[in-house]
Amino acid sequence: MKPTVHDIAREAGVSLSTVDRVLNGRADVRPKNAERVKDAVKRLGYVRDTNAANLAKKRRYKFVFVLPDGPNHFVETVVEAVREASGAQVTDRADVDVLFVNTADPHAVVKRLMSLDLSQLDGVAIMVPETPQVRDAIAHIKSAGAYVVALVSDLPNSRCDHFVGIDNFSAGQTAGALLGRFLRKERGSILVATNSMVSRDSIERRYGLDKVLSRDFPDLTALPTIEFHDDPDRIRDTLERSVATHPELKAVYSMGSGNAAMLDALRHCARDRDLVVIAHDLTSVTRQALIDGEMDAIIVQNVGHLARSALRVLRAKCDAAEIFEAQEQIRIEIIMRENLY
Amino acid sequence: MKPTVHDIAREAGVSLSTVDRVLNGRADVRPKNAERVKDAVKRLGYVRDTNAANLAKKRRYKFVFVLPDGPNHFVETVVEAVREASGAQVTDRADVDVLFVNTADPHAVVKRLMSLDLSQLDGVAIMVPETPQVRDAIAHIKSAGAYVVALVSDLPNSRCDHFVGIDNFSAGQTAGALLGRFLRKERGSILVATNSMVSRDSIERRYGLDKVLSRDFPDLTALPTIEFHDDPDRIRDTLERSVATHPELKAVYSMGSGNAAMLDALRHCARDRDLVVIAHDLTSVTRQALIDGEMDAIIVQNVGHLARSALRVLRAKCDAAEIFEAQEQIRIEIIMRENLY
DNA sequence: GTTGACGTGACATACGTATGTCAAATAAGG
DNA sequence: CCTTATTTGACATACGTATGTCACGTCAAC
Repeated sequence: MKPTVHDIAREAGVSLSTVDRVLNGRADVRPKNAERVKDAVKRLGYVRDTNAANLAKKRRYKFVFVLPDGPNHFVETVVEAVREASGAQVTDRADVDVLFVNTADPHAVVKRLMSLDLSQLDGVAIMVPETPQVRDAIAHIKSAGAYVVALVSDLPNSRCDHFVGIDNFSAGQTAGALLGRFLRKERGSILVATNSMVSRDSIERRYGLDKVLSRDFPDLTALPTIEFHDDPDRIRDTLERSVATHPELKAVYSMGSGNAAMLDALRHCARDRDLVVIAHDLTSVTRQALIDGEMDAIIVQNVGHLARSALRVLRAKCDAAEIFEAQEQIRIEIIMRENLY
Repeated sequence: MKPTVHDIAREAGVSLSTVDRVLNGRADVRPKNAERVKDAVKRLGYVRDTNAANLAKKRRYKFVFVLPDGPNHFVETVVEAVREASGAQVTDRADVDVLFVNTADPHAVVKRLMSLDLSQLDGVAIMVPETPQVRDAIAHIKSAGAYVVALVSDLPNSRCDHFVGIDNFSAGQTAGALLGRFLRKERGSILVATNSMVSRDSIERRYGLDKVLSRDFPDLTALPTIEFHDDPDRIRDTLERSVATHPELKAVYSMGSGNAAMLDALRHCARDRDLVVIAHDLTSVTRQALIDGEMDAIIVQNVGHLARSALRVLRAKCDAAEIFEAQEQIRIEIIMRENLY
């Protein structure tokens, strides 16, 4: 039988009320009695039954996800995963809202964050680029007692309670290792593309890539990063030029979004080149590209895991419970056609 | 506010007792009233608060894991994962035991299974090869009302409630695809090894391998499977002979356990051959081999996920709750040195 | 009209925890 | 030692559900 507060009271020789005062950090307890209670807790190995406590408190958790708006396949999969996780028993007693912000406009992001009703908010999962204003807004949210986790992109200067996502430096290294092994014994160059190198994710991935290539695969050269800036024409033009001017091109590594347009461009200008293509994130586009053999591998952070992990972490924080690190570790997955899910 | 049984009673115009009788499938309810209650449940969207119910019932779950004994690095990681998951909040209100059986002795396995105290057992996770006797033992356990999940190896003829593990055919395909891509444009053969082809896992993996190689990589030939049977000398001898007689050998694919001895053998007889080496399962041995560059990639089913999933599924079964499929899907992961965790 | 059997409702108690009220015990200050 | 402030304990109620008891209907069969 697991010990209850009653057992603690008996063991410590105090009343239930006192035990409650100690356990919930209320005032008016003599140090000596507090010690006795804490001792009893340790001796009996008492752990609070969170479910019973929540029942008594009529506790409900209010969580908000703040995600980028605009057309982005990856974000769409995240949204879907959040919705799915919110519906499942993962979120017993939790209400989950999803808000969208225009991440290109830091002012709008902050406005959104500052407009949250802090009086009944328990936690926020944020997926936006870090700016000084965002950092301040997070401090504001935290000062109101809500917990904040960074989602997908870390916010290292914002004193978040947790980061839910992958290490993008390792992800870049993984991409490099895959490219190196797929191009075993070959010599040539790799086209590296992303939407924008402003995002820290792309920067970190690029670092990882370069590190692995220079250390383990000196015969492969990564070309300077091409930035698309969400412009299909630009994608097409740049890609075409690169392919034409680099006859030694052996592979393409797409570090960010814009895969649909990039694949489209590749179909036009590199049909006959037998390039190895590696990208990030499992979306309808990349999934189809894998199936069709237009991509060789993609590097994935499981969005279902992301969503569930963010919710679990927020709950654990609210309950002042331990985080089960092994479960919350988001893994860098490598997906090919054969292990597609 | 979420509706409670009280709301249902009011809405249906019956008493609490009647609602309880309907909800818990007890007798003595007129069909008309039962209908009214069910209608009310639907109209108000009532869902039972499992936590409150468990509290009232003083419900505790008793689960048992039945795992292979003997020295096996992979099983050791599974055991550790089960222990870790049992300690964490994953298993609120659950007692988890781990039993070991000698899987080589079907009789002993069955004896173990039949000796379980069925009167207070809610579920079993089983990782043993399927035999007719095992099938009968499982039927016996199920007839006592406990739930059974197959772990790692499916038991397709045993009418288990769930299978927690990867599709080994796809895993074999994944191995094939990796080998094919790592040996792009090369021609040669692949040494395939396992401890024993008796286990269905190895058979399925081999099928998957062959399928992918013949379809996508016709320049690569997989040699007949070598079986080690836990004999280090045999490993060394067989491997040495194969390496010597196959100058065109380009890769080694280890489908099962025995990686330590195999690596040892490779170190002696294939130091200079620059072979691509792929194996299964993340253990201390394969981890170190990745780090040292002795293996190129390993195919992994995350054991933490396995353990937690088995426990969640068993609980869901006990509570007659829905299983959140997306969460319980064990993924085939590809791990290289760069995305090692 | 009586006897059952069956269906039903009112009520009570319990699970482990939280929280409130209020009187009593204790300690500190003079 | 008395007064006052602080600390404590006894008790009650609640959360949503499960489960038990018991009496009151209703209806059919005798």
